[in-house]
Amino acid sequence: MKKSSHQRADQTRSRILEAAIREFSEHGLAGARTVAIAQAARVNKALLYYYFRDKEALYAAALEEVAGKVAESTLAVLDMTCSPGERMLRFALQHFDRILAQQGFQSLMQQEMIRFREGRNNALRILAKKAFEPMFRRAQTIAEEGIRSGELCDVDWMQMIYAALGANVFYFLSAPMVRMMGNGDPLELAAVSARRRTALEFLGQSIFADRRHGAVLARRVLAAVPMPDSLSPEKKTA
Amino acid sequence: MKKSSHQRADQTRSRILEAAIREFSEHGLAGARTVAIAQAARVNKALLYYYFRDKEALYAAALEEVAGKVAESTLAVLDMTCSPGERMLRFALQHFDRILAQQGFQSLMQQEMIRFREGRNNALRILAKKAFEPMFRRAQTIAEEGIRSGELCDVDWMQMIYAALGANVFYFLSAPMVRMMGNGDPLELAAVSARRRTALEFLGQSIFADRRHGAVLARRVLAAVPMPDSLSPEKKTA
DNA sequence: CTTCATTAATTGACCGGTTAGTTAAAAGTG
DNA sequence: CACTTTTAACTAACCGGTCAATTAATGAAG
Repeated sequence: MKKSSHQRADQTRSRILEAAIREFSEHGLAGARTVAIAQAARVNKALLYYYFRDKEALYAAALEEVAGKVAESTLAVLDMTCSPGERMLRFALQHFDRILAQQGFQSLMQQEMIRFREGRNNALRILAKKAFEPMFRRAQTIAEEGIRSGELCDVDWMQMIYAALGANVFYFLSAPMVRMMGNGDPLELAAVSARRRTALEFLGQSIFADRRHGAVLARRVLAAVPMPDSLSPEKKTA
Repeated sequence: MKKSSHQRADQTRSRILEAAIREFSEHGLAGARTVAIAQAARVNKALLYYYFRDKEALYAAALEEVAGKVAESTLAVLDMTCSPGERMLRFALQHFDRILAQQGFQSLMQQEMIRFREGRNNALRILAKKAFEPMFRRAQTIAEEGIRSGELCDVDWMQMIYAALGANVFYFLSAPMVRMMGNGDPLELAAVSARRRTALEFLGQSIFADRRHGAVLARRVLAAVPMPDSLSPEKKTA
């Protein structure tokens, strides 16, 4: 903690965290096996308990790690210097790309949201404070700003966010189902790329007061932000 | 099976199934406890294994039960006799209402979609064949019909579905998070009612070629379909 | 209508395997 | 020395699943 001398420690710690994120995101809190995490981190099981109190603390730490990364990259986009409408589009696109690149993160968050219904005192609070609250607050002001300036449609700002992010979440959430229906694999590079474009163009059509302006902006943003090439970035170690 | 004599048996069976849906939807397959299911069904644990081979079979049966109900009610809406655009709006609205009324079902499905990433041979196939495939196929023809007739925007039909359903899913998925952020409870009657209206009006604005027409239609559908009064229908037995 | 055997539904007690978490000692490392 | 990591055994609890025994319904015979 104090000295930066023993970097080896921090390194293993983050290796454990990384493995934990993977394991938890694939199997859930209950389904995850501590031995599996230890093995994946190439570490003895006992070492998990050297760095973390128990399984749940490790889970919380994993969530916090995730939340931090998400908040950081998202806020960077939301604070860009361009019109509110364009920032909204970039926000949606970055959201899409993040889910694509880090499906484990997404899975973790969704599971935690579902888990919340249990009423348990859980780690959702961390995510809320550290990632979602500042993100939502910032997005709200942007949307309101855009509406006031007449660039965006005059609808509830929250609805814009739901529209922008909901389609993304739903696309990846339903992907396994859609694939099983035989209409091709929605996670294939070509399909993802097409969906990415379509989703953004649709958003341009739907949240802007002037549809033509929205379309132009969407095309510009798409040209400016290339899709992350790392498809299926979570290594398959099966 | 043959005779309708032993109704008591079927009754307990469905009581078990009901309890299983609840338990699985709240805790996932791994997190669910068979004793908890038995207790909730007011039944001895061994009886679960009298009716179902094992935990996983019970899980599959629960999924199938859910899938059946969903498919039935959804297809009824999709086969109504009105314009494609109106059917699309009614489809989205019914989707919203279903999630609202049966959040356990929704939770179960989402978990199963997440679980699918594990690669396990799981029960998602049941959901795909029994509920989603006919639903999507029907929705596709409706969307394409609407586009051809010029009533709907000329965008990818899949995108319309993502837009229509994604916002709903995301709203309820993010509800615990939003509540935690202190901006009021999104699951409160007033908030849900407002969201329901806003979401449908937004859809009217975004998927119709003529926004005015979409707005009129959305208002008409909203007036025709009252919100189910049963808010928080899953009893709290804590 | 009773009797009684047969079958279905239900139970309480129990078993064996799994898993989170512990311990203590030793060895590696800066 | 102080910190990190391994090893390997150990426990205590938990949990899915089984089984023999019990109770409730059914139906046929007297």
